[in-house]
Amino acid sequence: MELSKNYLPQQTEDKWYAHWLEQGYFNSTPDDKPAYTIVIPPPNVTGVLHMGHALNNSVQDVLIRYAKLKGYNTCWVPGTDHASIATEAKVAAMLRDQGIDKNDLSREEFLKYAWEWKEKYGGIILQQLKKLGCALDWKRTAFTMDDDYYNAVIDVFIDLYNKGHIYRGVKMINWDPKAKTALSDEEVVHKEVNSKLVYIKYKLAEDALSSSTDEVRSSDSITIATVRPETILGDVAICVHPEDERYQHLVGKHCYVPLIDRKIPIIADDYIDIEFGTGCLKVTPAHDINDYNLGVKHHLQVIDTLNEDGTMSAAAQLYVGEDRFAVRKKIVEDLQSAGHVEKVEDYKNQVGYSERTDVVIEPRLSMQWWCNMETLAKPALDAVMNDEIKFYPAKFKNTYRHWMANIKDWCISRQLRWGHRIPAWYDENGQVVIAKTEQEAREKFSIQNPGFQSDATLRQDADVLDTWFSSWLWPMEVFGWNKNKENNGDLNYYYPTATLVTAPEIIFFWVARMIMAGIEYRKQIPFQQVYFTGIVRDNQGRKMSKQLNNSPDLLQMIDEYGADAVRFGVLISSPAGNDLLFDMSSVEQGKMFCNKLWNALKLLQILKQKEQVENNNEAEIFPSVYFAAKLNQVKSEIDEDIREFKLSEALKKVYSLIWTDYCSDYL
RNA sequence: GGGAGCAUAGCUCAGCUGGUUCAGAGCAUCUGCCUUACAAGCAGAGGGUCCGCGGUUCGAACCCGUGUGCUCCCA
Repeated sequence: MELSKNYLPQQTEDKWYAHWLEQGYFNSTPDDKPAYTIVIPPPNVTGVLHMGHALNNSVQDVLIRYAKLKGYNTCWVPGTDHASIATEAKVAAMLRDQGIDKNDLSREEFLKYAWEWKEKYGGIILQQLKKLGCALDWKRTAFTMDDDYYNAVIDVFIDLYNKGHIYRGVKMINWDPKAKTALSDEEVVHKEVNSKLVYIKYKLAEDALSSSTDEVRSSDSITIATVRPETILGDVAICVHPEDERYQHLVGKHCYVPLIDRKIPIIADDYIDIEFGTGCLKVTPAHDINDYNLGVKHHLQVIDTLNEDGTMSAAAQLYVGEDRFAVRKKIVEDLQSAGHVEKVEDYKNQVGYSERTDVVIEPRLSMQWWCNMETLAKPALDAVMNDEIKFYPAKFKNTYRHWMANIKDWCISRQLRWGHRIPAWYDENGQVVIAKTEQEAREKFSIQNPGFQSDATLRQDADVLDTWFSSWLWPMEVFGWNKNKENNGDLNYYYPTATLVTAPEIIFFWVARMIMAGIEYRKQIPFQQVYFTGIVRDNQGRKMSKQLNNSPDLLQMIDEYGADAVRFGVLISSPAGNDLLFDMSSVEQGKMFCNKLWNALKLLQILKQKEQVENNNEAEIFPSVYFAAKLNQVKSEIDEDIREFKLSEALKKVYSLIWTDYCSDYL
């Protein structure tokens, strides 16, 4: 066959991928060989392929193919995550475009749209992974809301509830006013922003005035500093440090909240930072976690001044129905004209944003479902600290230990519809039972409460579970764990999986929780090693993001340069555990490398056609002997590199072996 | 505020337990070549205060201290 002058990946890659699929090379069934298993970090069903996926999946593909080369029975399981909040937002946006308000739809109607959307657009990313050439066992494609998977999640909820790990309670949570749902601590992203620190004077009450000594009598007010002036409407106390001499005489006395003239006490607590602002803190238990804790300690009332959409509630008395940020401006003006503002300073502070909707999070008191993590965390912490599960790079052990040792209860309920609906049932009195079906719930109610009317109306909890409450089962449930726990051939063979390849950003969201779930439910770790890839940045070191528009179009790049070139480009600049600065010149280099291989093949074909010369004199034999030795040496070096996940090093060695040793010297 | 990490050629990075693979690779740059596999190529060249300062040592890019600059994570 006549070979083209240069390598044309477009003509090659699709052809061979189709061939591999047809031959079923990627499909795995248990056999006598040792297993090497990877479960894909399931991309969101809403996802489209970006650089992070390209890196992550190229790494997994290399590991899988290398293990296969080494004689393992390899299995790489694909799938997608239902990504409740991200998907719900997408579907709601689509409906908005059609002039439909999501809130006008019943739950069933909304879910119908959501499933339609999922069938139509969900999983595009899986097709894109094929373009990348990934050796995934497509027969095993899983989805976190498949029927079996759904059941597994619900069963786990019920089980943890029965074990006493899951409970319902009112606590301070992170509220996303756009998505109108609670978020876990991990879903909040802290950003530094420029704010205004407003110093507000609170008029002292009579009891405080009369206690003032001569030197402080000059002041008839007490000043606090805040970046959230709109929250003063929910103030229930002023707090000072017990050893702060400036305010000793005021402790136990009272003052008035400006504009609304609520009389509130002045209390003392050593939580206060004397150095900050004026040393006086306004206490708003409904809208700040620390204030809430103070409130609990000092038995203060809670005034919730916010509605779920971020507007002021009736309890605020003023500005009712107006947005919190509009009110923040307005209230400062009103305070100013009423003479309550002492000064305003520029101030940089950290503000929490929703990871998904990017709106400012409001701390809010609300009734949610919680999962106590302590007993689950203990063995999961040990497994990593004693290297039963190995982290690469090992520095992430520290991060992991810190989080696991200080773990807080996990808020698992979300005020969304797309997801696994919480199996809690309420009767007309608000009593609750946990049951998989309404039928079971009725039985439980009648056992619990002999007077229970069999025709009583039951209402299922409207909330769904946090997405990660389903993905923590991923390494087990993709092998059908829940349906068949004992004689599950696949599960016994493939689990624990070999390597997890993921981003350090989700070490708590996902990695830690999979370890907990694996140990709790399988009595086994879910994977033997975790390789954390770096973050993909552009050549200026900036994180790739939609906002910056610095993320190249991968599919276009694959079309233009070929998947191998793209993979080369991503892997060559990806040192173990460090961020990678992605630059098109590496893809360019990858393309040339493919071309080099192509031309070496062409040369070989030409040589083959020429007459064979007997390789018997030393001059002929020497190059072969030399190259064979070199080849063996590089092979063992590469073994070592891959064992340590130094993939860019390994690739560099292959590159110079082929280019310099093989093409330039040997051929 | 607490923690982790980084700083080596113009750029991206190797450099393990201090010493003959210690100053390296790729890219970029420069010079000369269309040489029948490849100009997406070939042959060659230049390029470094190993961040600053101090210490340990017979010997430091490497170990210790310190300063500076940068990044990430957590609150």
